Amino acid sequence: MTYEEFKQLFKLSKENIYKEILIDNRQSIRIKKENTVIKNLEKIFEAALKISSRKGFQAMSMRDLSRASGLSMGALYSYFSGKAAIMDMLRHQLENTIKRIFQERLNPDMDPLTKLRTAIETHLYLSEAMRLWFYFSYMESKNMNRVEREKAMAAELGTEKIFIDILNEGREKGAFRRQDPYLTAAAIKAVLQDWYLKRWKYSGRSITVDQYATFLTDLIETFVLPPPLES
Amino acid sequence: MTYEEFKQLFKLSKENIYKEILIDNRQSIRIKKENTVIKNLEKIFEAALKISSRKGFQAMSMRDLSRASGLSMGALYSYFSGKAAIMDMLRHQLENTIKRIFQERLNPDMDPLTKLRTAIETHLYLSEAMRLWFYFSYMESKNMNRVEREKAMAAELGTEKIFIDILNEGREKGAFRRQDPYLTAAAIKAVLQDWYLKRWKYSGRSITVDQYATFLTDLIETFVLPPPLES
DNA sequence: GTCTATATACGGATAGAC
DNA sequence: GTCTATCCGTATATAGAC
Repeated sequence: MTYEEFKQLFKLSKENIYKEILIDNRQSIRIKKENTVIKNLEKIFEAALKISSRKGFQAMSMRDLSRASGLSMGALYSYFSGKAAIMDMLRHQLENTIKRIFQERLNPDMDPLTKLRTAIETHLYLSEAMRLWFYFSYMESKNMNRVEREKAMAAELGTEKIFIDILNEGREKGAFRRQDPYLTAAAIKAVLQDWYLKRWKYSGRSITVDQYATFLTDLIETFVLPPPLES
Repeated sequence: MTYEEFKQLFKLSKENIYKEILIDNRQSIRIKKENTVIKNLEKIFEAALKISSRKGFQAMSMRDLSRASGLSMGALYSYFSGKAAIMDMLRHQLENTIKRIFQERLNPDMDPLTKLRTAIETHLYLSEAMRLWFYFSYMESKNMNRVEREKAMAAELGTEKIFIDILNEGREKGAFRRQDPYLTAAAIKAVLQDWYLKRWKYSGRSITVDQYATFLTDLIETFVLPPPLES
């Protein structure tokens, strides 16, 4: 599957994303009309992600956000209880989306190699489609409060576990050779994350997400597949 | 070489590091007595790194730093021109140390495989010895001013180029198989960085830096060495 | 060389008009 | 629903005593 096909298949439409945020936060949002909320949530979060990616969430003032989103200070505070809540909503929404997409894409009946390839592709393509969300969650997780920070670490371990399980299954079924599944999974995650963390580097070299997917799949398969038999 | 041997060999003594910082910033430090400066620079930077690693540099107030370093607000400002200067000094000092250590450790006459192993080891062990410096430079580089941010990106490309050159040399000499040296080098860097970025994860699993070095070397060698001949 | 006290600006958040 | 005006705490930075 290519990135274009992925985008077609999982229309991660802004409409859907912000509708989910509204549902999850109905009680703290003081505005009644659904259409208004969704339109403004989009403005607010797009602006917050853009500013945060440039100078960090802490350095973004509510006045910055007001200017960039086009809403006044007063209006902003009708949509969340405070600055910290924006961070929580971003992290939470991304986590839900990741869970949903992996469940839709990963079929337990796949053979281990297919499963491994699909998991790598899915993570990479999703992080491409929601790049600033991933970047934000990674860079800001250390600045979250205790509860949110622990959720962020749990999410990191959660997606890593997907890879650990696949690697273990592959070894049990004799499809993969012996290797440390924890370290291998950690390495897969590290390289997956590099794609959205150092976008400037890959853009500068005109590497496409499909090329990156092919490379990473190659790297990992060379490592986990049994060496060619010497006959 | 193990990490213990590395530490013995390159005594990255605090004394030396802060002496270098003093030399590089003689004009902006208003205190005359060298011993006083070195003692206090150590207090200041250790505290700044610790606080920043917990809640980020932006969120660290000068009052936080004053309390943690044991110096008053007034005294602090005798050692640098402003908060931003602390960031610049940290980034700059790390960059100099990296350059120096790589020059000492990498010998142009080594064969490509030895060179590759040595470069991986050197980067990993140095980042272990100066973990908070690496973590700081990585996480805060996006919040630097334009000039400093560009220096940070140049440094990233600089150490990556070490790996690209080794991979190219290995291919020219027939020691390595065909692969994209840019992507391979980027992957090496990503996994190297994961070690100091996600220390909580590796500590939780009791992985030592030597185990990590062995794993990464294995992963990359399996990928770049020619496959065993089918005879 | 180090301290306390303070100047000044900017931050998040809210009240109340429209 | 959205805006403007403002409260009030805390930020960086410095002046000047010791």
